[in-house]
Amino acid sequence: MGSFDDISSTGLVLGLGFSTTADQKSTKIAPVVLDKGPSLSFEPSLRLSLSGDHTYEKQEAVKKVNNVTRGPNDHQSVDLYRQDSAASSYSNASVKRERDVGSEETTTEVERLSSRVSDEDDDGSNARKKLRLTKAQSALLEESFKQHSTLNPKQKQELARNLNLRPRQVEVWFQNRRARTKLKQTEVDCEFLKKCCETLTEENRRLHKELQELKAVKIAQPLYMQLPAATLTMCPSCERIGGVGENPSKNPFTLAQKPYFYNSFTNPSAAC
DNA sequence: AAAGTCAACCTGTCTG
DNA sequence: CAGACAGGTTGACTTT
Repeated sequence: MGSFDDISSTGLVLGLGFSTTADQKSTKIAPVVLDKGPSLSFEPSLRLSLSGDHTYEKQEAVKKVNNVTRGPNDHQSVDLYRQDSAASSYSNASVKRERDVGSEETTTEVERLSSRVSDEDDDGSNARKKLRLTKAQSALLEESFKQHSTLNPKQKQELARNLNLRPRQVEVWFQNRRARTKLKQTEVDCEFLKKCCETLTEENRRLHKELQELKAVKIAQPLYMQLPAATLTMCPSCERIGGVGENPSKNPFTLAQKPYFYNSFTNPSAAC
C-alpha cells in the first residue's frame, strides 16, 4: 500500500456509490460500494476482490468436476438424484410440514403449501433430497446470469426448458445467485473500508506527531513570537499557519500546502 | 464432527 | 392483487 500522500493526491472520496462489477450492470441490486474516484491507486485488495465471483465459480466448477469425475460407486446417493434434474422433484412437502407442524398453522396455509408442491411430489417419496445442479446446468445458468441477473417469465421458461428444470428452480437459482453476488460485494466493501480506516488512523497518528513537533518549534522560535499577531493566522481546523494576503513562499512560517484530500466533513475550513 | 455450501423455502415489501 | 424480489432461514449434502 502506498503512502497517504499517494492517496491524498487522488482526491479520494469515501462514499456510497454503485458497483462496477459486470455482473451487476443489468441488475436492480445497488449494494453499498465505494466510489473511489477516477485515479485511486492504493487499494489492491479491491481490484483483486472485485472479480471474486470468478474465483468462487472456479471453486464451484472444480467441486462439480470432482463430483462428476468421481467413480459411480463413491457417492451413489449424490449421483442418483443430482442428474435427475428433470425429475429433480424431490419432495419439499416434508420439509414444510416439519416447519409447519407444531406451529399455529392454518388450514389455508397448509392448502397453499400443498398446492405449491403438489406438482413436484411426483415420485411419492417425501424424503427431502438436495438437488445438485450439474456442471452443465450451472454453466448455462451462470452464462445466463452474466447476460441478465434477472429473468422475465419468458426467459425463465426458456431457460428452464433448456436446462430441463422447473421454472421455479431457475427462479430460485437466480435469487440465490443475486444474494451471493451481493454478499460478496459487501465483503469486498468491508475489506476496503477496513483498509481505509487503517490508513486514516495511521495518517492521524502521523499528523498528531507533526503537530507536536510544530508546537515545539513554535516555542523555540523567538522571531515567531515577535511578529504582529495580525500577520499570522492559524486555521482552527487543521492548525496550519498562514499570513494575511502575502505570498506564502516568502513567509517562513507558512507551511507548504499538502495535497490532503478535501473532506467537507472533517475539514470545515475553506482555507484548507 | 464441525464447518461450509447451496437449493429450497418463507415473509415482507414494492410495483404495475 | 399478482408477481417479482430481497433478506433471512432451513436442512441435505460436502469438505475439512
